[in-house]
Parts: sequence; C-alpha cells; structure tokens
Amino acid sequence: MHASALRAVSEPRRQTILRLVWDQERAAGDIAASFDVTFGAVSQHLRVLHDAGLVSVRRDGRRRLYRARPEALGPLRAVLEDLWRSGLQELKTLAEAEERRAHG
Amino acid sequence: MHASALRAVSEPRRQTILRLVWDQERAAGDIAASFDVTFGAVSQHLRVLHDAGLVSVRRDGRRRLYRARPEALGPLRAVLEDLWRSGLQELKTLAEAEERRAHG
DNA sequence: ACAATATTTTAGTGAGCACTATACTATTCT
DNA sequence: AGAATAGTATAGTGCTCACTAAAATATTGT
Repeated sequence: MHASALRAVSEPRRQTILRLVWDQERAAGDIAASFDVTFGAVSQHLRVLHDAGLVSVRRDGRRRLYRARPEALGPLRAVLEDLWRSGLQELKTLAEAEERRAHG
Repeated sequence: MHASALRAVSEPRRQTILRLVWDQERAAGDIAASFDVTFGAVSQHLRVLHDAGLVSVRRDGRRRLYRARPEALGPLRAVLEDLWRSGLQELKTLAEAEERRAHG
C-alpha cells in the first residue's frame, strides 16, 4: 500500500466503485450505470483506482472488465470492509440521492 | 471510525501532524514550528483532525495541548502505522543509496 | 490596565479535483 | 468498408480545499 492508495480510497464515489467490483468483474459501462454521473466521470475514477493499483483491467471484446485487487489494499482493506459493514456510507449515499431528488 | 476520519487522514500534512502527537501531547505552536507553513494553516488542520475525533485538546495556560486518539482510528490506525513504517524504510533505503554513492 | 504570548477565526487566493460535453480510439457486426 | 458499440482522452467549469495575511480572542506577566 502506498500513499496514493489512501488518497484514492478517500473519495466516496471510488469507495462505492470499489465495492461494486470487490468480488466480481464488471464492465466499465455496468459500473457507470449504477450512478447518475457521466460515463466519462466513472472512467476517470477507474483510472485513478487503476493507477493506484487497486483494480485490474482485462479486455473482453470491446468491453473492459474491472476487478478489485483487495490484496493491494493492505491494511486499507480492513478500513473499507469496516466502512461497508457499518453501512453508514450506504445510508449517506442514499440520503444524498434523496436530497438531490427532493430539492437538488 | 467514520468516513470523515478517512478523509481527514488522507491529507499528507495531517498524517504528519498526527504522527507528531501520536504518543505525546504537543502545543499547537510546537507542532506548527515543525512545518514551514503558517501557524493558521496548522491550526486549521488541527481543527479538521479534532472534528473527526482523531485528536483531543486540553488547555494549559495560554497553550493548547493536542494529542492523538489512536483508539478512535479503528482499522485506520494500522494504515497509518504501516505508512510510517514504510516511509522510514524509504528514507533508510535512500540513505543507504547515498552512502554507497559517496564512498561505497 | 497594558503589553506580550498563544491560538483561533475569517476573508481571500490559487491549485486540484470531480464532473460535463465532446472528440477520439478500438472492436464487433452486417 | 461502414455503422454501431464500449470505452478513453481532453478541454472547460464550478466547487473544494490547503494556504496566506490579518483580525479577533484568550491567558499570563508587569
């Protein structure tokens, strides 16, 4: 684990992306479909995660399949798992989405 | 540990500040003297760390003594310790390389 | 009360970053 | 070869954030 990993993981959107590809490969498009931001934005997040060594990529036809590399996280892995277990992040994301829907 | 702790700790300067107060109290001024940024800048960092619950404060006359609260870091504690360990290792490697260059 | 010390607070600045929109590249299908 | 699909790269925008400078607050010493 290097400093760039800690920085990469501190971003909430990237935390969610990482969870999506935690135990299965997913195409960039599938990942992007989970958010209401642009495809390009998600692609950039994937680039940051990949530069930090936290995800691997593999071409499959015209798709690119991403997968987390939990072993590259080192002690950060426990941090993320703890965060997800507590579910606080999920609730926060939902609350923010609701807030945007209501009066954003 | 909450999401704010992860964000607070992802900033390099705050990592260093946290290490300075890791196992001893230090006055804000002493901490600030370790950096060549303004006193005010360090004070702001201390505020972020305090808001995240990662440091405690205590008045002593006109000084404010800060101390880390490692127990509040949860799994993030291992991340920081790992980062500092590897940081020292890097310095050691550099020093050895320099030594070889000079008279190896 | 006044000056000095220790620190926070606030207003403003510049850089970085998450995002959008658009252009570009690469692959598959007909 | 041409159209469609899947994704990256790039230029531009607004917001966040680390920092500076200056003002405000609090405590101690004379």
